[in-house]
Order: sequence, then C-alpha cells, then structure tokens
Amino acid sequence: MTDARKVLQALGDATRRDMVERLTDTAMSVSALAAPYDMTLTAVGQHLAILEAAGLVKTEKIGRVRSCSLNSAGLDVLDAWTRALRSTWERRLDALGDVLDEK
Amino acid sequence: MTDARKVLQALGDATRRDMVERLTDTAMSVSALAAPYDMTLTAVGQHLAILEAAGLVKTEKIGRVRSCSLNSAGLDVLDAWTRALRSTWERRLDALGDVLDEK
DNA sequence: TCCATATTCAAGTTTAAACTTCACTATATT
DNA sequence: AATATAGTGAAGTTTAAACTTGAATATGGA
Repeated sequence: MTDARKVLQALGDATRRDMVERLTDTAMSVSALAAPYDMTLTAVGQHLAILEAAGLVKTEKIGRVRSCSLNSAGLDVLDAWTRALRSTWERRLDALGDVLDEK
Repeated sequence: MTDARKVLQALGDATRRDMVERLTDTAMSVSALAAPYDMTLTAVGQHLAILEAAGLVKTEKIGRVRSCSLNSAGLDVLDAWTRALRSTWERRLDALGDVLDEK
C-alpha cells in the first residue's frame, strides 16, 4: 500500500516535507499544521491526504478536530528502498572488484 | 551542497527514480540511459543535471560520451535525513512515556 | 576531409501538481 | 436555538516542472 513511489513523491514537495518535520516534534490539529503556511486550509488538507496515503502521517478525528501525527511506516518504506539500492550497488562494486583482481 | 531538499525533490519524479534504480545495476552513457523513455535526449539530460546536482549521480565525459553512474552521496544525505527525523520522533515518544509513567 | 554520433544549449510549449473559491457538514459554545 | 469553529468536497485557476524544438558543438570513424 505504502510503496516507495508514493513516499518519495510525497516528500518531493517542500511544504509536505516541512509538515513531516514539524510533526516529528509534536502532534497537532489540521489548523495548527496549516498556521505557518501562506495557503488555505483546503490546500493543507490536500497535502495531508497525500502524506497519509504515503503512510507518512496518521490522523484521527476526535469530535470536530483531526489530530495529525507522524507515521513511521512511510519512513520504513523509504529506508527499505535505499537499502535495496545500496545492496545492488555494493554487490555490483564487489563483482567489479573481482574482475579487476583476476588481472 | 547536496541537501535532503534536493535529494527528495529529485527522487520525487518517476523518471529520475527509475534512472537511479537502473544506474545501480550498471553505469551507462546518456543515450543508453535515455533509451527506455519516450522522451527526447534533451529531457533526459535535464533530469540528469538534477540528479547530479542532488549528488545522486556522478558523470564523467570521455571523448564524446558521458558515462553516468550512481553516486552514493545522495543516498547518504537521504539516510541522514530519515535518521534525524527518527531520533527526534523517538525522543518525543520516550518523553511521552515518562509523563505517562508518572501517573 | 566529410559525415555520423553523442551530447548540449537557449528558448518556447505543455501538462500536471499546487492552490483557490465557495458551498457544505458536523461538532462545540453561548 | 443561534452562532462560531474545524474541517471537507467539488470544481475551476495558476504556476512551476517537465518536455519539445531547432539549433550548435565536439569527437570519432571512413
């Protein structure tokens, strides 16, 4: 569900990156999350939906306020992606080293 | 120079992500890199410049062909970014736990 | 030398993502 | 009950990123 594609696409935007960073410090409502940005609540809600779909943010609506907090699942997916890249990359470098050793 | 902002913005695009993935398998020329995509060489060159500026790809021009390969510096920056997020996040959860313990 | 190949540059176009407006629902407060 | 608060939905606009065109440059091969 939360693939690397969604996570990286979500974090490609400066506002969403900032939102994630702020949510690591403290959970907050949609309005509080929106406060620092020069954009409408609607726009912030749209960003939030993208972050949630990517598994980077978890939200829970209690009464009329929705509380937003970090979801580490998205970061897990991101780490898995980079680890996979690194392992192919290192395996390749090793193979290259072996070829050079044979000379 | 290679900040997380540039890396995440670079990896936000599907084509660039695919390029990085392909370059972990093998280094190749700009033309070879461009081959699978339904776009001009110019466009691929533009993507390449963004990846290079982000520290995700290294290139070297030998004669008239530019060889492109993965640059792990970009991945290092990405890892550092996620690790920083996780540490603030975990510190926060610990502090929250302490407050609950006091009851 | 002549032509093909590999890439790059500057400038314009297109498209998708970000953002807005305005109306609406649901919950809280007086 | 009336009003304010918090957020959501649908539909349109704006803008920045992706992409193209039509050159030019530089290297390699016949």
